[in-house]
Amino acid sequence: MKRNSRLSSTLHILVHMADAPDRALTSEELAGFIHTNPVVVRRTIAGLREAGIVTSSRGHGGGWQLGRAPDRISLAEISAALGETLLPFSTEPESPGCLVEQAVIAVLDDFRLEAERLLIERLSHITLADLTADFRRRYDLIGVSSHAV
Amino acid sequence: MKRNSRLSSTLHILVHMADAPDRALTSEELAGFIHTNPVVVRRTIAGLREAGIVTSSRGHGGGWQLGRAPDRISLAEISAALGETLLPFSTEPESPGCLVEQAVIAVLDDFRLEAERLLIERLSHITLADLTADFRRRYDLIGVSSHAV
DNA sequence: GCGAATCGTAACTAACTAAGTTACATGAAA
DNA sequence: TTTCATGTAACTTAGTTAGTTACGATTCGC
Repeated sequence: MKRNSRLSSTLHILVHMADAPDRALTSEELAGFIHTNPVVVRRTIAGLREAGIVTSSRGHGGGWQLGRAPDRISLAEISAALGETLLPFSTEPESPGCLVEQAVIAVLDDFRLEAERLLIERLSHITLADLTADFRRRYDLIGVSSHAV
Repeated sequence: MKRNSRLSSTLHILVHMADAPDRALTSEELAGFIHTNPVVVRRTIAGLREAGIVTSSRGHGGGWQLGRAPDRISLAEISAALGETLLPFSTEPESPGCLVEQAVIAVLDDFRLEAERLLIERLSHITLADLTADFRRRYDLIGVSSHAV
């Protein structure tokens, strides 16, 4: 798994889970989809379990499943559950007392607040169901074109 | 300079430059403002010079000055000149041929395109002059309150 | 109950990124 | 010509995150 691809990798995993709703997928299987290690998968999606997006079960036949229907899981929730900010630029004071820095931070924090609101708003309108629908469309297209050849 | 604070540090530097329009500030001085090394400063704002946001002169009495009036320098330009994306999540394919991944990437890239457009639009309405105005307001407030004590 | 399968998690290692540093060539001014 | 400054390459250091190993806890099938 490359750097900064946790959101993309997690969505990849979740769509595979949505595509096999009748059984639990193991960390091993999920890791295969994104070419990484089962432990990395467990670590990455641990936060999704706490958010109710997925459930996990131990022991023989255990693994991971979606916690609710794909059309009730938004990318905004997934992103939040991953615990990463969309806008990672820092506004930590490094020169406390410098009025120039205070002005800069004030403006940047305002911008960040407004920007995050906008981004989350947009992500909340995209659901896992939209992703699976897009996947199935591609799948059907390939199927048709294979038949045509 | 902390990690992920290049935008904030650069703005800090630029406001100081706007506040001393009559003379060139050396990398050494600028480095002092953000508690780092002169070479780091030169490296960081090299891109701003190419964008015409600042000018640099060598030799005795040399240093850095704004390339044009603060009210004609927007945060959007500065951010772009720094060469960092505001939304650093990756959408590089890691499993070419996987239709699930293709669907995920397509949706994320759409989102990124729209999001970046929005962010840049907003940043283009904030200028260096706004930052210096905010700074001066704070400066005057402190002055008043010092007098009051 | 026993053994196999699976998650949960801690601890460690490896790889990567970005800042910090040193060094020196280039250029401009006194 | 000396001094002060940028430009830039090369290297070092620090911090972050993925990857790995190990092992305990839990669950199912037999």
